Amino acid sequence: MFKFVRTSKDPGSSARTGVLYTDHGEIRTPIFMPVGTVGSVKGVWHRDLKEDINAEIILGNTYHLYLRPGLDILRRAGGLHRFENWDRPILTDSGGFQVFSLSKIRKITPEGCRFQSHIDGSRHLFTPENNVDTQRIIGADIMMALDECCPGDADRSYAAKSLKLTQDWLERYAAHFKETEPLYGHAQTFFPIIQGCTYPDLRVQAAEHALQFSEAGIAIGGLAVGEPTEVMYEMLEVLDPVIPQDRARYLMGVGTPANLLEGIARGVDMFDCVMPTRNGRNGMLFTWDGIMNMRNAKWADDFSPIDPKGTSFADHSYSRAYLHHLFVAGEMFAAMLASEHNLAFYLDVVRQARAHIEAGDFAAWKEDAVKRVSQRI
RNA sequence: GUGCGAUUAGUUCAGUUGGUAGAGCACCAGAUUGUGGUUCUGGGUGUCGUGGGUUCGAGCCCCACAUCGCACC
Repeated sequence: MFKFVRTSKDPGSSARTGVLYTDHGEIRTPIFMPVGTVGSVKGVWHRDLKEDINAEIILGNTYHLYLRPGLDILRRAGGLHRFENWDRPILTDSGGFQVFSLSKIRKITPEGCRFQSHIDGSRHLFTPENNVDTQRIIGADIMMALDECCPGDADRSYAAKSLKLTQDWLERYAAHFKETEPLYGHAQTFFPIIQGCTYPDLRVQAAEHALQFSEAGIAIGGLAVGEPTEVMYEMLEVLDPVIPQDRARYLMGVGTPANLLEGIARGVDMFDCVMPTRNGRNGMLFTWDGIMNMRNAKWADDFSPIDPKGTSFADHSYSRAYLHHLFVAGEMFAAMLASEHNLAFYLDVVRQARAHIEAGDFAAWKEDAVKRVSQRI
């Protein structure tokens, strides 16, 4: 069963709370979804994702999982949930973005996208139809439509042409979704993706088209891909009144803690981003007091806790000096601690946002929170 | 003891016919938005072993010394 219910709304902004129901449990929105591309949130135990970080849903990636371990293994494993031993919801990206960002050699045609594996150079074809089949085999609760991610600086003619392709693919994707069944006993839904680059009229047209295929949720793609942040916010403002209140809105691939708060203020319910984990692995920590680069020499003798305001085990168990040392020494434990902290912080951000929306003072709280989380310390 | 070679950035080294020095790594910063455990950008941090000499000018040529390495007595 799939359903999104809005449960409260902030009087001073478009922010709202809600619940997305899935066969693997409820997801309270706004939510941040940790990215687990190849069937693992890099460096983080599933136990910690649940008990320490409080992740309610994680991602997987169709492009990566299709290439490795491959569909045969995933099917024989009984789907991704059983394979990686995660019994909460999973969302899989279609791989359209990876074809755009990873594959040097690719060709996009009306049929689908041909690309060469970044692993071994082998040639593959993703079509809307086989992309549905692949995500059925992976078994994600929420599947993402196959789209073409348009660069942020694309001209209007390219953006319109690209959008048309995405829309054709969406229609084929939806048709094949209808013709196929889940393989593992739990329901699956899919989110269509709104493209249209930075052109408001294209975005609105894209939304109206995509909404025809939306069951419980809809995604906003093609943002945070090179355009100025303010333009991204403008696009969200354009889409907010177009999307009905009973659809979960997923802003793909975003972003910084400030991006989350500004997105929530503009009616976004779901986010995912590699930033807390990728940047965490490279020493960047996000906190309520601002952003820290743990590689900086100034932390070498700071023996205070990693984050006194943090909610994770790592925050209170180890010092900044120790974490700095681990980063300088290239220890993988550094990446583990930073990932745990950052994910717990991102989940704390959306949790506190939910509380302030329910309390009705989100808009005012957000202004201050954005300033705090954006500064560098 | 003798001969030969070496000595330049934190480190390993490059340095043209003599014109006050560069690279990799390390280090110090910055970037990173639907993840290739990355990648990219910027920064040179120096008594050229020491002391003399030649020269308008020496990392480079000459002398002495020091230290290290190799070979031979």
